[in-house]
Amino acid sequence: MVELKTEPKKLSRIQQRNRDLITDAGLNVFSQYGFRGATLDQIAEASGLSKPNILYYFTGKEDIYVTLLNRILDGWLDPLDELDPNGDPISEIVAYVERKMEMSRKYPRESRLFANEIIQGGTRVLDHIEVDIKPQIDAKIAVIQGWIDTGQLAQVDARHLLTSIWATTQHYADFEAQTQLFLGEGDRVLTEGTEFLTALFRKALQPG
Amino acid sequence: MVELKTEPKKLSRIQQRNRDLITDAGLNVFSQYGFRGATLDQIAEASGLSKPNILYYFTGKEDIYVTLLNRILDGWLDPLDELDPNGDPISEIVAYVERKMEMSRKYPRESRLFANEIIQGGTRVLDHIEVDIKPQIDAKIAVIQGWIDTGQLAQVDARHLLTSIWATTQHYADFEAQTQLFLGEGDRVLTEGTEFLTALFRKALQPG
DNA sequence: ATTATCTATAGATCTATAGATAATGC
DNA sequence: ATTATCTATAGATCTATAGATAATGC
Repeated sequence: MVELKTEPKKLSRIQQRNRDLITDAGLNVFSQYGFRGATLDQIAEASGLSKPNILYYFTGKEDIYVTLLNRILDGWLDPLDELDPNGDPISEIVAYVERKMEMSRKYPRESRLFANEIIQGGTRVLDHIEVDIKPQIDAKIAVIQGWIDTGQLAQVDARHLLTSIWATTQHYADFEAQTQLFLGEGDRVLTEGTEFLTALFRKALQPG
Repeated sequence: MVELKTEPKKLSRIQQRNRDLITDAGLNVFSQYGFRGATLDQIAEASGLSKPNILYYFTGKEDIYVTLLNRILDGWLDPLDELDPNGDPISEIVAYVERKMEMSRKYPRESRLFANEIIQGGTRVLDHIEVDIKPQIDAKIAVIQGWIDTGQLAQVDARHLLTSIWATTQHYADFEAQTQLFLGEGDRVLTEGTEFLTALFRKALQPG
């Protein structure tokens, strides 16, 4: 009975707390300035820990960033996972839009960090996405394509459909500074946006 | 006969050429790294000019950035300006979507620089947008609202409609690294995307 | 004993300027 | 004469490390 995997190190309470302080501060700083524009000074300031102390918990700036990215990518799939191949196609897609909007409401910093990373070329995530995430997305696209082929959804391009759902839902988190100016502030905007988008896709996807 | 405005300085050919080299290099660098993450070294390298020489033409990093931002913001309204209140509502909106997609195809760097700026808070543009751009956009929203009120378009929220058009069309430029992975490469993606989006909005906006 | 934190600082990178030199336009 | 460019460098900021000290868990 050989234990092949390395034991996941148990973290003490103080270790866990400080790592949390650092990643939370990193989330604030990286989501606003991107990897290149963020500094350890800002993260130290935001976390309340000293710079050397931060480097006691993480090997460097990139370590914090990659830790955050991986955590965010894992959460990216969750709303899509729930897409039920046996459900009603239009209801399933509308429910997915609602879950994505809920993500924008709950996790705007995560969405912005990811957006920053992709806009800036995505070199640190594309491999991970291609290997671990794309296959699962492709499987879901096949499900949607099946619905289209059997006439349960309008004849649309399934990949561009998914792209447009990502674009519209994440926009409310990523471009908040802009939506605030044109749409106003607060949760109301997200609620209105959800209503608008669900009606839009519901109508556009009606077959026939 | 007093000349109140300051004469717009005529630039010599070499001045014009070097300013162009610098702003083009700045467009490459700022669109990839954002203001904070970009450096004069990178702009110098990309432009082929020395760092001190760049500071002979611009007062500093921010001067280059703001010059670019203002130029980009001016071009942002052009596609919306052409929206004709007397045209067929659905055709007008579809044609606007097509013009915005054309912008994403022709000017992806400009789109990404702007996206970077907004994601990072937009502090350098929000005032300009609010004062000079929002009024014109509000006027166009009134036009769209008129079409909705007279039953020529489906009962949708005009502001969220415009937001969703921005989100979807700009996404193809801003998130190119991601679309490349899921949709493939090249102009074909933009052509398919335009077909998808025009069909989507055409159907969703059909009244009744 | 081990874990956590601090002071001090090395070495690299960044924005910007000073001041000298070269190129260009009358 | 004026415009354009270069060398050299100041002064700030950045990532990261070394080595000492303080706090904590058995």
